Amino acid sequence: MRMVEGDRSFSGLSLREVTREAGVVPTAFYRHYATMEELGLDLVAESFETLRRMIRSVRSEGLPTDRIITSSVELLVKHVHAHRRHFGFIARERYGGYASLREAIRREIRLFAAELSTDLARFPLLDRWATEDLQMLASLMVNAMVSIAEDILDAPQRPDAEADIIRRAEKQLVFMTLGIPAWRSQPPR
Amino acid sequence: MRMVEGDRSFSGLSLREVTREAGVVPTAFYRHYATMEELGLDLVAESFETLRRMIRSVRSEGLPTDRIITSSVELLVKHVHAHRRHFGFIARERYGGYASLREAIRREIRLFAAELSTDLARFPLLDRWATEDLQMLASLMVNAMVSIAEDILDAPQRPDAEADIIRRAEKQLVFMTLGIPAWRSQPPR
DNA sequence: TGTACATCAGTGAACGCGCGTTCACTGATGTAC
DNA sequence: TGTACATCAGTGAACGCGCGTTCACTGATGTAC
Repeated sequence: MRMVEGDRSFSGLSLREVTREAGVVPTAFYRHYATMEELGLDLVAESFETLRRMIRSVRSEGLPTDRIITSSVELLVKHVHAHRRHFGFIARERYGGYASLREAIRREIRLFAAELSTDLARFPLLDRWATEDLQMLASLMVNAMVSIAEDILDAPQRPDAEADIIRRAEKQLVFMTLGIPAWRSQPPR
Repeated sequence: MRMVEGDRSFSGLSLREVTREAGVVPTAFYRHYATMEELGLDLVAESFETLRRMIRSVRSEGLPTDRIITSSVELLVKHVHAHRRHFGFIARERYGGYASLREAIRREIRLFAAELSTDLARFPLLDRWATEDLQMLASLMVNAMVSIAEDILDAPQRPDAEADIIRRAEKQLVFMTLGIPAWRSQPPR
């Protein structure tokens, strides 16, 4: 008994399946990668590249402050749908499969949190926060976004299930902003 | 090229590896399970059973309110270390491998969130929150706990890396509680 | 414009291996009378 | 206390299959002169 299509993790994928899918003989694989692991690392880079491109465009456009949360969530959901295969791949390999892929993914996610924390530093109230606290908040938000993406991916494709996820996600992000004025951060010295 | 020991996901594990590890002939497997998937579901149940037992004991003891966060995090970390294999298995199968396992894991996690939200309802300030909002908060906290567990699992085994994770986790949970008084929840009708 | 050569993606046969699963079996332990 | 039988975990040989990787190869495209 072997697993069915959508369920497959990358590390359960064989070199021969890849080449078969590509309409090419198995040995042709070696013209491009020495191992499947190399292919995987390439896919990680590619997946995050598209994501990064989206975020960069959002950042340069500049969302209206009062709609930041809803707009961001909406964008993320749209992006997850547009790049289902990439997001699914990332979700599956985040804790499974090859150690090198896991590390690459963690590194990328940490990078997002770092970028977000410099973005956050520009907001009033947050501009006096200690770096460590900004990172804490950023990683909280990134975690929330990651888990939204994963929920969207795994949700049955019915629109109402998805609407629930989105509503909960927005609530969670709004809720987080409420803690901000109450937080006593050590100002940076 | 095949993956090394710790990296293996359950779905990449062969029936023959399992029986070899068990010191038994491959065909003996069928005396216990019809498929590897069945074994996996059994492992999911077993893993959550130990976790549930821990949580139940915490709940009956009753932590001192002012130390709830630090004590809970400490307990979780201790538990993750004590049951590394179980937690690793859960983390890896949460989004990889068999659909049935993923569903079973999601169900268990959702159950935790539901239980937590009834616990939360007993706190002052939260006792007037709408159910949906309690669920929002509970799932935020469960998510945080899940990601702490995953970080601990994946962290290099140096104690200072772990201390960082713990400190960040505690900050995040404290931060969440700060949003509570500011949240305007629809009271249940 | 024509020729010689390098590059490089893809081919196809072959290999040894671990896999899941079948089948008929063994032999220890428990149960009925 | 002894005998007959059922249960059931584990055995061992055998199967056909897909796998990763090797090797020598082909043939199209680009480059130098």
